Amino acid sequence: MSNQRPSTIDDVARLSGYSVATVSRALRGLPNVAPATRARIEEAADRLQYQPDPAAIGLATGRSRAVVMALPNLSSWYFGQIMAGAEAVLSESGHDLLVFTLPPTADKRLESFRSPTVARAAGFIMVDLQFSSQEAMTLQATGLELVSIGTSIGGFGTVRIDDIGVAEMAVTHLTELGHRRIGLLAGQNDDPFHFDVPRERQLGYRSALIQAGIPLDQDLEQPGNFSVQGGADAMNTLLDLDDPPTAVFAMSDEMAFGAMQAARSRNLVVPDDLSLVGVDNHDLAPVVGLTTIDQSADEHGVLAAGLLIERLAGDSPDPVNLQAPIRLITRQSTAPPPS
Amino acid sequence: MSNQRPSTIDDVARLSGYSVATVSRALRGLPNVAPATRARIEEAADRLQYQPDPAAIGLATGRSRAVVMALPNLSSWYFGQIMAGAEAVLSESGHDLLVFTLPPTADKRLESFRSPTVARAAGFIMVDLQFSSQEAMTLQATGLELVSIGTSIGGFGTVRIDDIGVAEMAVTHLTELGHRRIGLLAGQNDDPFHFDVPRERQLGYRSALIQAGIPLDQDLEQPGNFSVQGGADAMNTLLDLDDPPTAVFAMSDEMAFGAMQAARSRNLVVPDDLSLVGVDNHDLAPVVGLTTIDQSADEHGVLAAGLLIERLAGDSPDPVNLQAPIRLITRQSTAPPPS
DNA sequence: GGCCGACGTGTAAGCGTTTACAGCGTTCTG
DNA sequence: CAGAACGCTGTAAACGCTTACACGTCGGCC
Repeated sequence: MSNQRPSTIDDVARLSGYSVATVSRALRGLPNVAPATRARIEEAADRLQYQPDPAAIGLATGRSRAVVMALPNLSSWYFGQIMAGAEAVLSESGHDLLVFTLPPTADKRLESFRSPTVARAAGFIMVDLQFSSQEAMTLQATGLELVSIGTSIGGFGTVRIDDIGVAEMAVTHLTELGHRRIGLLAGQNDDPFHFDVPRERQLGYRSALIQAGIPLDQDLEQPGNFSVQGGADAMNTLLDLDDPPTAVFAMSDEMAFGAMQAARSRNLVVPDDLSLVGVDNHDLAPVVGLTTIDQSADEHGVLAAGLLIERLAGDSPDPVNLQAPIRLITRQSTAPPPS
Repeated sequence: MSNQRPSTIDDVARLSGYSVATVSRALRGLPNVAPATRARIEEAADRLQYQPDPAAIGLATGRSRAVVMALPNLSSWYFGQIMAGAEAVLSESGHDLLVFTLPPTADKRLESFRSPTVARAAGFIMVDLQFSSQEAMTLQATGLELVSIGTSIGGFGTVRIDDIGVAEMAVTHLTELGHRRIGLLAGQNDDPFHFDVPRERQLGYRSALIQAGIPLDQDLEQPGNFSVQGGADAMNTLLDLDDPPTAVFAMSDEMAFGAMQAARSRNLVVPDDLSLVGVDNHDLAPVVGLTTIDQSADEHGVLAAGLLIERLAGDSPDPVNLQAPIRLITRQSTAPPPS
């Protein structure tokens, strides 16, 4: 019951009768260690419950075992799913998950990229973020293993979905139901991150309309900022139109929820008066009966973390681009337009 | 444009003309450094853009600058709010936020507490978790600064709400509306974490009923596991009763959402046929018009992180217990019982 | 005027790893 | 059979900080 000083590599060396160098090599699975030696050392190590000190390793190698995850925020549903997925994989392989929200201004971002904690981490996962080439260069210069979720960046491993396809799938679902006047709840107009997901979904929305022979209308595209409140506001703008839409595609479920609220406050019934499609398959989508495109968000985290670990292990040479699956889930929020 | 080796304390010492010891003292704001000296050193430091290496500090001091946050999961709304609040405060003071989900079995938990990353962190915030005294001792032995959110543990700083009061407030709201048959959506029956929040809310629920002169009924208390699905299941059980409740208090908004869904699937109208109160003031509570008790979750994270930082700075001697405010927000999900 | 304490500073020994290099038997090779 | 090559192991120098200790220098005090 003594105050157990944690044992060091020296203790293991002493107990096993080898030098610290050999112990280090043996325990890390490096070649050029006699099998018998390795066995004896391993036995000594776990007899002493030896656990290498991350700080010491960090000092000696210049890299920590932490994986840094940069997100726009920590509180939205989608990001929670991603963190959860990534954490599960990373903890499995003995990595720590360091989360932080990215400052909105470019110089503050650069500053944080240069901070030793980030620069000397093992890997870096960024979510739904995009930035100047200078920022990308800074990050590359750190020698970090880089993975991006939701958006493609040169030199990064990438996990994303077919964002154009998502929008097409959603809007086509609406046109097939007979809708001809279809609104769009989009991102923000002045996005500091130059996030390209909204752009691509907008593209998909337009392309689906064109394919259905429906004319575009600028007024039908409203920024909703990917938030509940933003969705409600945008929906209200749409409903105030002279010729309001009979259906709306929201780029995220949270915006769709806001839209639902806006519709209800005007005594409109979903889907009788208004059809609604979102994206995400949020936990609460089934609760309110929202038709949506599932993109299994937690899987994004799992894939990104897996990619990172593979590359850290030295497998998979070049940056890989993974595309996660999507699928339409129809619920009660979509129906043919009112006649 | 050279490959900038990051500058070390040695560089600063050389440029300023002092020894590394003095530089170290000056930069950390320790006493016994002449003001002029400090100024010169600081100038040299930021001319070189010096940033101390966390690994080296960790090795030398035996403590990292990371704050570890242990949560039951990363994906539920409440935990997202807490992380967000804590991260904002911690990043401000230069601490890293390391998140991980706690393994459900006691020995795995003990193991992770002993891991050097945790044991040598600066602080530890645990959320909605509770455990054996052995686990608590292990944690104390690490010398970490400890803060618990949502539940009280000896030796920990604590941030929580009056959980009994929350339930009383909610249930009293219902009794005042005239309800006499009030159900409870509770936690799980076999909770591996021995979480005491559900116990206290149960206490408050019962006490409010007793105060209103309403007899208790075991059948009206159903476990809902704090999840949407669990809430739906529990609600269905309640509705299958011979004498179903006219109102339900859910210990979390997410369970209340599930209950709403269950009610709707039976063509019951909220609040005409059934009143519902939750806890959290979830982002989507306004969307579905849920009456709830706001506990400003993100504030919990802010307070906990603040507490931790204060104690790390050496202020506030003893473990502090903070109580966050709560308030009833009435929306459209509550009304007098059907006549 | 000598002594003491406070103040400012430097020297050097850790902290616990990794890794370049060297050394030593064995086994190949020609 | 000499010498090269290889396999295994050890020595010791980093890595970039903190901190105990020692060493002036100065002012104040009796």
